[in-house]
Amino acid sequence: MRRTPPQSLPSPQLLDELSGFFRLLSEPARLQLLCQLKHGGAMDVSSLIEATGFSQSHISRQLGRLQRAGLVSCERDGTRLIYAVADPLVDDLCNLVQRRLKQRLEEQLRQLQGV
Amino acid sequence: MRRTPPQSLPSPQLLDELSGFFRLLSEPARLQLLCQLKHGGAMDVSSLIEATGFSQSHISRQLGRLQRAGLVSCERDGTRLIYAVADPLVDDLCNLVQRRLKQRLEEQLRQLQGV
DNA sequence: GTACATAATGCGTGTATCGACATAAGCTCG
DNA sequence: CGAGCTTATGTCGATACACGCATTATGTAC
Repeated sequence: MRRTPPQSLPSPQLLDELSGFFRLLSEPARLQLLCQLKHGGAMDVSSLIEATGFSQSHISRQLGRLQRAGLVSCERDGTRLIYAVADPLVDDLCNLVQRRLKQRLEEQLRQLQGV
Repeated sequence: MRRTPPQSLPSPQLLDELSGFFRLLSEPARLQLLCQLKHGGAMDVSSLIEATGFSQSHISRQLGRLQRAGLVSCERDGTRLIYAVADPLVDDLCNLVQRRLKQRLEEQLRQLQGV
């Protein structure tokens, strides 16, 4: 029963792809957009502008990156574009990390309180 | 059976913490260090220098960040410090993302081949 | 204590990217 | 087709950070 089974090292390309994906989530603005979309189900850009306070150009660029990565999708409704979360993976990742952050804080709290 | 259950929006602080965590993984160098440590079990800094080709100062700084985040731990062996992965979460996250990357590529391949 | 090894930090340069403003491009509907 | 809306893109200043070199700090062993 080994804790770290033998594993080949990832290639530079894979490292780049993995880190590139994580980089998408490394920006509060993008994460906020994703959370807004998850919360609102599907929203048009003007709603996202209002909800986040960012400029239209900024939101458009970030949505473009998220869309190229397949994390959001959009469809047209008359004159506006409606964006929506296209992959549940982001939510899963955030939940995992959030749980870990919580555990860490609880542990620190326990240390401060002494047992 | 709702696909997106109602969920309150994360606070700015939580967004910062989440994105900060993902930012740790958004750099190929740090990801490479983590993979090396997972692969080698526990390594001292000079081994990491040799394995990655990065400068000592760079590796030291990145290990410091990873350690502050609790992702690696180190213990002293005589005159050198031995670092090791301290949290399996990174591996889980990478596996999830990697599987998704693979699925996406397979899908693109299917599109190109028609059916 | 001192010499020596190793790790951490100060500093500089280069690059990426955030975020806004202004402008162009694309769509829709009369 | 053209007016008018919405979205995408060119550009720019500001900021963050990667990465290396040189130096300092820290711990070990004699």
